[in-house]
Amino acid sequence: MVTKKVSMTEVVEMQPEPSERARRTQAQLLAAAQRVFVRDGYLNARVADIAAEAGCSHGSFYTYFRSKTDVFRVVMQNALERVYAAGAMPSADKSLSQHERIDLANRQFVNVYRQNTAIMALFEQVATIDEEIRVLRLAVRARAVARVEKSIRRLVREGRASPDLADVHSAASALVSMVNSSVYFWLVMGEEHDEEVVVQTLNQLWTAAIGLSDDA
Amino acid sequence: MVTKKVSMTEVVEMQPEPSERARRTQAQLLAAAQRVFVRDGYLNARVADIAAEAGCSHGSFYTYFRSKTDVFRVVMQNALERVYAAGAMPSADKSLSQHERIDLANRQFVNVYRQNTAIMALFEQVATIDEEIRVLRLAVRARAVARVEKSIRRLVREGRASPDLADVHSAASALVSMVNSSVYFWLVMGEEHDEEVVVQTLNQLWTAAIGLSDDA
Amino acid sequence: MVTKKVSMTEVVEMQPEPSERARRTQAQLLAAAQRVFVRDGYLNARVADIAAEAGCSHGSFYTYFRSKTDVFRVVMQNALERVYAAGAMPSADKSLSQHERIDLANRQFVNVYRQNTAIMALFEQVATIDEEIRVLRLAVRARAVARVEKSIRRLVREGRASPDLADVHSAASALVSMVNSSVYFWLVMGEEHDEEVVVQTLNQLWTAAIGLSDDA
Amino acid sequence: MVTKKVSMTEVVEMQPEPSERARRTQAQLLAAAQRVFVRDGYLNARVADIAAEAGCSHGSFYTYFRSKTDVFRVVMQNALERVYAAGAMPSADKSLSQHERIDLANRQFVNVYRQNTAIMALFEQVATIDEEIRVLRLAVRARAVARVEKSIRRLVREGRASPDLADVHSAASALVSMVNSSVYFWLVMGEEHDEEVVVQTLNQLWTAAIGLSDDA
DNA sequence: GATGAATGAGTATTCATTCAT
DNA sequence: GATGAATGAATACTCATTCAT
Repeated sequence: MVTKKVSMTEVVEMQPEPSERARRTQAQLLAAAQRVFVRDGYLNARVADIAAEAGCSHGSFYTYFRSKTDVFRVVMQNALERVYAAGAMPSADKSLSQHERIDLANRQFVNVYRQNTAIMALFEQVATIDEEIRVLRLAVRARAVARVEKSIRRLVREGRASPDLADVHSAASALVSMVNSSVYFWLVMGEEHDEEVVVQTLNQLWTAAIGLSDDA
Repeated sequence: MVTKKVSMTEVVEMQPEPSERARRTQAQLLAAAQRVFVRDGYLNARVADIAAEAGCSHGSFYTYFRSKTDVFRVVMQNALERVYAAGAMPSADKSLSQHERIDLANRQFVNVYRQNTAIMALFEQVATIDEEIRVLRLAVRARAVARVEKSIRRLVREGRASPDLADVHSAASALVSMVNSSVYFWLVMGEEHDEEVVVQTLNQLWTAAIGLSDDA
Repeated sequence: MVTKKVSMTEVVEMQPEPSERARRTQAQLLAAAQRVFVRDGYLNARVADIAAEAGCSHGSFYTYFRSKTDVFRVVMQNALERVYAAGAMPSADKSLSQHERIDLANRQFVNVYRQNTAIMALFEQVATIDEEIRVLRLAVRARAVARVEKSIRRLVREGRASPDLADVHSAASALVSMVNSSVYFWLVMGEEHDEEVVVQTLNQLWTAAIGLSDDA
Repeated sequence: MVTKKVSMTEVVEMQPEPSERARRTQAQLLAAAQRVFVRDGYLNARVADIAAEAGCSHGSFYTYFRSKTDVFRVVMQNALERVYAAGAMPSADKSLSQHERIDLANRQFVNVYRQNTAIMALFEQVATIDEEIRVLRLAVRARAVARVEKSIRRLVREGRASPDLADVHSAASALVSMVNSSVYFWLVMGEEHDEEVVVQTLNQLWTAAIGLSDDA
């Protein structure tokens, strides 16, 4: 019987620690799921294919995941974590000018997006289909907007960005839309663009839009 | 595929009735399809429901449309035409300043989008699913970008916008992304925003981004 | 579109009259279902088998029935109607004595039951499994009890049955239980009995139980 | 199959622990099975649930039982033994009249049935599904019939019951059907009845049916 | 043209049972 | 003995599309 008492050592027992073998199977399933989703798209992916790709039985899938939708969410969350870990703080380098920071941020975003284009395509697609992923999509975006908003507020405070911005939150939201959607149409939807031009355009519009002073 | 061209002579022929009847059935089917797509979404919409909604037999559907995807394309094209007719040239009024024109354009875009939110949601969703709709999506976007690009070039030529814009096409593309994606996240994805704030923010960022001179 | 107006001629249009072909297919499906249920039992019967037995496609089944449970209910109701039509009023013949009537009723019940043993077995089985069939089972029983109750009351009124019966309804209920259950254990459960002995025992116990006077 | 016999020597052996532990596990499994069967019904009960309820691993179940059907049989036999132990001989009291004995027997049957309604419902249900349980059902019934038959024969011999009963075995069978089925429809199938009325009706019909003399 | 009946491919999910550790 | 991971058979149901009247 599952121990209900919770002590420091027993907390983990609520879900008895998965065996090594279990961990491996689940990992294989997860990796397989990502491959199949990327390969076939969310709608065409079949649970049977995922199991086959993972080299385990059809039934084993359900030992670890409730449904196709369920794995997708896990795959997506894992992927987003990787993307976010990769796209971590560029501003760490104190020697950079604000222009350089914006440039770096945009370049990194483009890089990470390109390395995860298939996943991001999936993300945008399923956000239009699955309620839970829609919520996740909004949360991811909200995080980005908050970061940008904070950054703009700091610049305004320091007198390096336009004090006329009527609504900083809204502005941050629009700028995030601009960057994200531009890259989406380019990498996912297949609009033709040159990477360098895209980055520099985004840099320039962003900078001008918030009225960033030149000497920063 | 639906025959679009109806020759003058056919109309005048001795048996115009079947043609008339056919036209009506097709129109009913089309209207029904739009309602069903809006109501149930693209994936959940069933051909049987469309036929039922149109008040005709299940089989008749295939007299006029090759497939579910096929009707969707026609529905979408019709809808986009209506949207574009509604969002037609705001710049006709010569008395408006450029700032006013941008404001008007943004307001009209928001209005039209809001009146057609369900359709636009469908459009964005299916563009991630169906190849042909993806192409249509890109074409619609290209038209908008071209219009904006032309407008910016004119302003630059007239010395009223920043001559430093490195790549006007790319800038136009990014600005269209900004406006479209902002409204999408607000109206379709359900992000909370105030309409007036959205419009004014878009106005402000757009204006600043292209360096529009104040005295316009 | 289905005409909503209800006139004498149109009443039937609410569910547009099934075509001859449809009627035939449905009848085949129904007959096939009964055969499969009888052959394989309720739990083992598969929709695929029913369709195959009916000589139509798997999908056609669902044109006419919502589910396996659904057909079962229709099969059962049809069967019960046949059983009840067969077991119709024995008392029509005025020349019979009450003892003869009871004997006739029991003989007819046994006959009908034997001719429909498989169906009755199904009925009792599924009544323990499916809520709706349980309700049907109770309704069928209630009808029988009511008939018996009425008969006993008449006999009591006529002074030909014991006036001491404390609760006629309850007595009728118990007698119906006795007859039904006896035949069930014999024909369905496979208890060994001789038909003539069964009938005469039931006659005798029934008669004695209600204190039916001899000279009737 | 479960080993029922445990030799004395095994108990005294040097390793009595595993045997003790095994006994406990099996007992837990058995108790758990009964709870799960009662809670979920035979068809919905899952081996996994039984193991979980018993607080042991899914696999351990198969150390003690061959299959789900197998546990059910053991559970059922245990339950019936308890029911029969509870419903043991009422006639022990020599001071009771025969009418009182019948009344007592019926009351006790009703009491035991009510205290084990869920089990009895299961018994009747599975007797229609599982061959072995059907045989057990018939055996249980045969025992009851034999007891009644013996009792009636004694009464007839003593001149206290009708000597006209054509076939005492058959009569006993029908009376057992009456009592059992009446209580089944009341307690299991949910037919509305008052307990006192049920018992008295059964008493009265039973007594009258066998022509039990009043002065007994 | 209209009808609507027939078709059948396509797939997620459950759960009893086995078996390696 | 105990564990719990792996297995895979088994099956209902949907719906786009076709086609005989």
